[in-house]
Amino acid sequence: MGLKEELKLSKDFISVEHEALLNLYYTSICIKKHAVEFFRNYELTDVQFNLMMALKHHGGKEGVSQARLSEMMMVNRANVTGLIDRLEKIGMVQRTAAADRRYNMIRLTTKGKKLLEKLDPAYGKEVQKAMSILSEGDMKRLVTACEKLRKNL
Amino acid sequence: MGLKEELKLSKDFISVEHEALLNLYYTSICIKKHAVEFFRNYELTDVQFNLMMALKHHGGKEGVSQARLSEMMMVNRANVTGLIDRLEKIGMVQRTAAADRRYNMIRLTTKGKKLLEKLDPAYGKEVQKAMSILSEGDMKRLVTACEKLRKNL
DNA sequence: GATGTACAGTTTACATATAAATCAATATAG
DNA sequence: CTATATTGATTTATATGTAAACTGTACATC
Repeated sequence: MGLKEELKLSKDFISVEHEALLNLYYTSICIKKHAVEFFRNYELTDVQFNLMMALKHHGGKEGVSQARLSEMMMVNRANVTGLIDRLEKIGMVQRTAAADRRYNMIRLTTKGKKLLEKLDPAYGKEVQKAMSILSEGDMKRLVTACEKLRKNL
Repeated sequence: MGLKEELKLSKDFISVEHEALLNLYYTSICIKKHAVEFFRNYELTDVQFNLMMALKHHGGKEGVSQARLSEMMMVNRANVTGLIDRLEKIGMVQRTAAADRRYNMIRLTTKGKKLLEKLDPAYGKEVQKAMSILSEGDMKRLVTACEKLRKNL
């Protein structure tokens, strides 16, 4: 079903450009909703999971500073504070003071690592399920188009 | 630049599927940021503009109910309340009681219509500028891919 | 005509996003 | 070495998103 019907739009799109833009935008909203739903089963939000994954793939022993996390996740610095607060409260991550005392180094706790271990396979399977409707060529063209767009903004 | 570098990811993506998914997701974040920036010049948010556009293309004389607006914009009913509150406060839309008094009919004010008149050409041009990096074929394939994905979720 | 059900909208509580102001620690210029 | 600038983190104010509970209205059915 085209976006026009889904959004109950009565007028035609202004242009192919506009149609493509809105499709991209609303598709990512759908994906986000789906992700929120998926992670609810594990009592996490999608954003919290993303942050934990960033820690897993980056953290090493020392952890990652909040500023770097905010870069990695395209999230505002101010927002990382609250995000870490909530994750700390449920015992998934911990703050540690660094040598430079301006920094907080953030690390996964054992509990956080265990949850990721459990989540990883299910997450991978869910991504496969969602995307498998596209051929490998489709996906590669999609990636290329997205990269072009980001460069152009 | 690939997403891997942009997000400073040290590990490879798990799969093409995952790479495509993340590209879609982060590209839409970039687009949203760009839109927020664009509309700031007119002292509107992107969401407020979307709502006003929905009214323009749908409103007619009677206006549109909040429930229908929430469908059109893929926004929660609860959220439309505050959105309309803020737009009403700055004089862009007005609430009118409908025959069925459960409904609020929402309409653009003259001020709102005038702003849209002014905004429309600039908006169209901005969309062109953002998307013109893609060929028409690229865009059509992008739309098809997005439609497939939404159907599959 | 009374009553139960459905529906529109609001309110509340919370998570996430922004910008801007502030604080504390470090780096650098003079 | 001190004054200033920069940087990481937090706080505050505001906008947007969710779910869930609640209010009020309309309608269907008995």
